[in-house]
Amino acid sequence: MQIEDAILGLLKGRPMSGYDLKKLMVDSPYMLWSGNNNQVYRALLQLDERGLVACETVHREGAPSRKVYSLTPAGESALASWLAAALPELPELRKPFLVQLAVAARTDPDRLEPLLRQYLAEVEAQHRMAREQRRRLDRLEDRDRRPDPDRLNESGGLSARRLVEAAIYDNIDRFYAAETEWARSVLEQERSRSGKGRET
Amino acid sequence: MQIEDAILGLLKGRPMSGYDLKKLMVDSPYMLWSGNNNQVYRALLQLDERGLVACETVHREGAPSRKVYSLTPAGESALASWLAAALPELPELRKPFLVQLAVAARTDPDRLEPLLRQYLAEVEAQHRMAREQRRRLDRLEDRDRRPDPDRLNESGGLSARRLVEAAIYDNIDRFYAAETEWARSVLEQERSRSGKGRET
DNA sequence: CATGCCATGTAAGGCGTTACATGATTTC
DNA sequence: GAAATCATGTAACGCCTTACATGGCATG
Repeated sequence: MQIEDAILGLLKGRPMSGYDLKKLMVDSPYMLWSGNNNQVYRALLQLDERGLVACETVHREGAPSRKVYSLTPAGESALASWLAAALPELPELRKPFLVQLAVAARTDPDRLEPLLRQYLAEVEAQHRMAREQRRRLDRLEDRDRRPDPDRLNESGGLSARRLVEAAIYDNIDRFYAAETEWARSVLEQERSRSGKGRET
Repeated sequence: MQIEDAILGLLKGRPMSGYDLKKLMVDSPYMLWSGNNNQVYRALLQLDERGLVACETVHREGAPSRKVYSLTPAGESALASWLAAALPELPELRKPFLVQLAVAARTDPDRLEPLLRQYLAEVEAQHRMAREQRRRLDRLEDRDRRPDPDRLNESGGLSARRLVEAAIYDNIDRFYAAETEWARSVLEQERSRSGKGRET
């Protein structure tokens, strides 16, 4: 998956400026891209050159002008064919903390417990932040479209978009929950280990 | 955390060649670095220039020569001070699949179910591979040091290294387990959603 | 006989990051 | 009055990846 594909997907059905795209990328914790200017604006220029997006400059008084990008028909079909061909990509598992733990175990086992406690605290803090952000976004969306035409579809079932939105948040939540439980369990083991070591 | 820190940690107590370090990095799924030649060999040269590692070339007959690197006293103290100062680093959460799901929900909801099924299958396959690799490594280590002087320390408790080693595998295992459960639950929800949609 | 492993490196190119630049408006 | 937000971009630098290069040994 390239950043261009993601941008096409984000643009589907809702034209946006580069600034908006950038914000989306910065705010979502699971994106592959940090969402810095250089990435986003260059990708948009390139998509424009390839004719997959169209750019309309909107001048506003008392506010900077915006370049609003939207999908062209070519962009729509590029998106569709990417989606049809795309295989699901596996998550990237990058956990520097595991390296830190391994090094600490070899060189200074006394640091294990404080390291684990700090890690646990930080993961829990991140978890809380993710939950708060979700609540904030939910409130925002409820304000934007009420009564919500999207929450229930015509047949009375949940819409696909709502389901996937909830699924994404659920995924992140489970990730932090698993990490928290793991850290707790390792901390307990380490406490009983070093405790026993001192007793005997 | 830089690759240099990780190399110092890996070298602690067991001198190795660049090739060995590279293999370790390639094999461990949670490292931040892919472990390609360019990274490892350049980092070793740089550590050598800074005087943190020493290099001894070992010539062997009927096999290529190896450059075995080990920590110098300066390297030992650099490692210790890094470890003392280091704050635990949070895992990176990069899940392109969540983007794919979101795009699919907006453009082609019928693709959700097959995407989810493929993803589930791939995650389960990765999970099995990780478990197998763990079993393989365990067998290797049991062969190398038997009776194991490291599994139990002098006071009869588990050593810190053993504990952390098990903890690392446990972390990876929990990660895949959480991802599997999540995928299963979303797949079920999507099935009942699209099923209901067709019934009514 | 070919493929793969061991073992060391180099070269080229792309991608990503941080920082800089500008300028108006809103908020504390 | 300072700082953050909106909004667009550019420049420099570094890291990371892929590929190339070499060469002997082992395995099928």
